[in-house]
Amino acid sequence: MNYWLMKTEPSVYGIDDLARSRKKTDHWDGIRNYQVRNMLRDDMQKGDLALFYHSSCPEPGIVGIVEIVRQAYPDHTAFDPKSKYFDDKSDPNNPRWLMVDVRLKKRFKRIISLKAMRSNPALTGMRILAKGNRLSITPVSAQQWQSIVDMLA
DNA sequence: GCCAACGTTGGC
DNA sequence: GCCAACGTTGGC
Repeated sequence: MNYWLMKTEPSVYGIDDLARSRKKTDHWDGIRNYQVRNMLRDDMQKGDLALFYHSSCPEPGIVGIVEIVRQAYPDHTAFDPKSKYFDDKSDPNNPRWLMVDVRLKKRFKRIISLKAMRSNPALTGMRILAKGNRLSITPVSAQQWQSIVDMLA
């Protein structure tokens, strides 16, 4: 059982969208980075938990918790020429890109802002806080996870 | 809108 | 395989 942090732009797809979807479950498409794909494929398991992070918005930060409810499977948007995630080099017989399904578990009453995270010494070393980090999904240690949960209190 | 940082591409 | 050029990300 692993912990993760998953980034998304709320103007594209935010926690409100997930909350509105059927059974509060949706697929996480559009991953087009090999490092992230490999983590998804090799390390992410059904039952894992992830922090839901809003980026590129007025107040970046963690807004909730999701559970991985389906392991990695082909990202169909790569095969759709009308999708902005279309990739003509992804062969349906040997898909290049993968996605998982997530279910909303908890929606925080207030955001744990990026600012608050930076000012918490227990979170030093979190990948999301590292300079130049560009991965949309990053691993979170059990200790970091607990520190985040503690910040809710 | 700026810009630092990093990934990807493609010529050689 | 190197590396310059380009594209993207994301906080500010």
